[in-house]
Amino acid sequence: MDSDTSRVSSRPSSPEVDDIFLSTLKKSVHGFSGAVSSTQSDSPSDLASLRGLSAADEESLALHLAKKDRKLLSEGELQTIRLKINSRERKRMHDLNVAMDGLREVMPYAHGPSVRKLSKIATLLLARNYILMLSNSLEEMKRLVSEIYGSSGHHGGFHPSACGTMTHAGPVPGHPAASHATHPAVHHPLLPPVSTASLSAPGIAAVTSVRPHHGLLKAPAAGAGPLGSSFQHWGVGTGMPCPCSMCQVPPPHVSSMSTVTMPRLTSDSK
DNA sequence: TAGGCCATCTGGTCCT
DNA sequence: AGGACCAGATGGCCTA
Repeated sequence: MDSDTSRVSSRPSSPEVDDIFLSTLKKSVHGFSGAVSSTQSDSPSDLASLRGLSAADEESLALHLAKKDRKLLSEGELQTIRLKINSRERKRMHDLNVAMDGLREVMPYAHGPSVRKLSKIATLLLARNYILMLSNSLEEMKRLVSEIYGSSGHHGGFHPSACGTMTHAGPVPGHPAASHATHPAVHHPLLPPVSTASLSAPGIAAVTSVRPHHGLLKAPAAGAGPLGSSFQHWGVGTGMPCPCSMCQVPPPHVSSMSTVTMPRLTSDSK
């Protein structure tokens, strides 16, 4: 939310339902004749009948009408049902946007009023890369810890359950944060290849004020390299990670996950 | 001014 | 049956 820019504030992602309803009324009452969708017709006569209904009337009407009977309804009644459905859809999209904002907030990406909000597609792609990066970092950490303590008497192996989440005093010599330089294969997908500076560094905020765009968001992923290379390219002059599809290389174990967590997608033959 | 992004409407389909 | 989900269409806003 706080990452919203003036653009966002000037056009709220989810205006109040009442506002939408009123704007719809205004459009119709004032003879709005824009080339709206073919079925989007709010004629004044419809609205006249619509305004005669209370909210409770509308609700009960919509709830008690079967789809098959709708062809028998008057224009006003159909309009009422349509408004109810539209309202639900707006709410659904609003909830989706709220979730999207929540995702943006936890992304290692500069937030603030002066930073343009990530687009939806960029948010999703960046989130995906972030998850992949975290997974790789975790695996690398496990491997390094095993290497370090594997031959020692105290730590026969990696057992985070016993030691907590890496709370040993002092830096672990082989900590991934320090090992990236010697392990380019796990370099941070969200950081510029030449720098491991924190994403919260002042420079990032300035960088993210420029929307990362290069027309590759819709490019095919054919030319994507190995995961180790992560982002193939970065925002021109921005140093920002590229969220484009070319930079997306799903590891096998991640790809298979989608079929498990999204049964609707797999079963959907549309 | 073109293109990107977005909100909204709408009808169809699937799920509970 | 009703709601959720989805995708296409449309128009508005913003930026390069």
